[in-house]
Amino acid sequence: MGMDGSGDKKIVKRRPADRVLQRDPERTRAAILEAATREFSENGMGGARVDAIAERAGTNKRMLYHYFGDKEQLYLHVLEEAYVGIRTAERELHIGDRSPEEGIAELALFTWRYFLKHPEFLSLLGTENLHRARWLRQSVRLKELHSHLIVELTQVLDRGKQAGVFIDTADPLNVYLTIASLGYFYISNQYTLSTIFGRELTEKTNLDAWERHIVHVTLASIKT
Amino acid sequence: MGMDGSGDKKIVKRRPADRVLQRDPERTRAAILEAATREFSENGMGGARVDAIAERAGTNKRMLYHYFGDKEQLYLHVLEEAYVGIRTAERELHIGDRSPEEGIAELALFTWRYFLKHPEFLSLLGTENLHRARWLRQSVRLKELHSHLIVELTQVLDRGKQAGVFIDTADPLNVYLTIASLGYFYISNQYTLSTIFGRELTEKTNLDAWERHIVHVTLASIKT
DNA sequence: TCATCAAGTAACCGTTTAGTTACTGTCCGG
DNA sequence: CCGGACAGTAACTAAACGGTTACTTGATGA
Repeated sequence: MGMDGSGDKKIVKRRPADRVLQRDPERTRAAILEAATREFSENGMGGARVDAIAERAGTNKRMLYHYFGDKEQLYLHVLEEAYVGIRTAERELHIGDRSPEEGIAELALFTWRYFLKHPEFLSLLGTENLHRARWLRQSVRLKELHSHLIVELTQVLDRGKQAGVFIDTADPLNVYLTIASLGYFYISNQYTLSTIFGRELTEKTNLDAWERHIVHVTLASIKT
Repeated sequence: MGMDGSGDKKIVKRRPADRVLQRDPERTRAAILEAATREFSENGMGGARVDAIAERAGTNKRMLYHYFGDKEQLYLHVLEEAYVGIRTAERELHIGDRSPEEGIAELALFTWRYFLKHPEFLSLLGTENLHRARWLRQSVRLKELHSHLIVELTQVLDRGKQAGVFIDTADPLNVYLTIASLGYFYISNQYTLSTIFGRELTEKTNLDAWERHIVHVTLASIKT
């Protein structure tokens, strides 16, 4: 795309820059990444505008292409950063420190509250799944990131099984999918749900009730 | 957008049409709607292309704008039709015909299998929620469509409470949200989930296990 | 049989879009 | 103190986009 290299371009006089030069590569890079996170999560891959990202970041397209290559690579960076965010916070939980039941409850609470606090993460997941994980599959950074969660969850479930409080068929991935399902759907689909059922799902009382519901349902599904 | 009406347009000779004229308004309309459903569910609102819809429908843009006004109205039509589809099928269930427990199990099974058979519906919901129900809120057709579900579900739960098999605090909307959450997340997020956890969620054994899990979890959450 | 009107076609238009180029300002090692 | 590397700017471009116009074709009923 762009020039074909043929001669006689118009030479145009440029006015001196209005804005003060930042000259702070780290800050500019971070600003672009944050602006891109907002733009992609609000508009999806097809709806996001490169110009809008540059403007939101207080810079211009040139810098965006300079630091991230193109729109798709920038999107992948945003997605990777979002996954790193939740998995890093998750690691600090140490769900094996208390009783198995408390550990599972803790993971459920954490996941729900993280989703509630970071709706842009859910939105990015939705966009990525719309495109059948096209970009995530290309990611080289995200192979070892998620195994920690499953390992730790397996340990907690095994301890619960040995103590006789969890059923033997309890599967770690299924437990996590249960927790994530109940949180994801409630938050990401709140707009259509509130519209068609006429109940404001984001009211504090409803949010608190659903939080208790998630913990209750998750434990009920694996308890003996 | 488009012309401003100023004079002297170029008059161009047109070749006779290559394709045989269909001259079947019903068929053309339906073809556009189906093509639009696929295009919007595969690419979202921002990623869908009007040209692509016309081509997929075997017609051209003129007809699309003739029947549906513009891209946004066409999208709303697609969304409304999708909602009518699931709610219509749901009505034929008659979940009150058997025991309360069987009724809830039946609704859970139906919802799961409908989601599995119509991933394009889930995709459209995702797109609509990305835009905070911007178009659904404008819909005049979809006010009374969903109340039937809640009414019937309330009756089944009440019968179960009187029979002493369901807890008194069981809430009809929460029961439906539980069922829908577990089905929606598993299917719509299958691509990222399979990628990061390395388990193929669409394998028959996994699908069957999750189906049983949904029924089990839903009943476990409301049984005394 | 022919006027009329809806169905259908393809070129066209103005705007937007991702991506590029030509150029300027600033810092820092030699 | 100077020259090259890099941060930063804004105008620019080809292509794609949603939407419109000018025109053709076919069916129908007076």
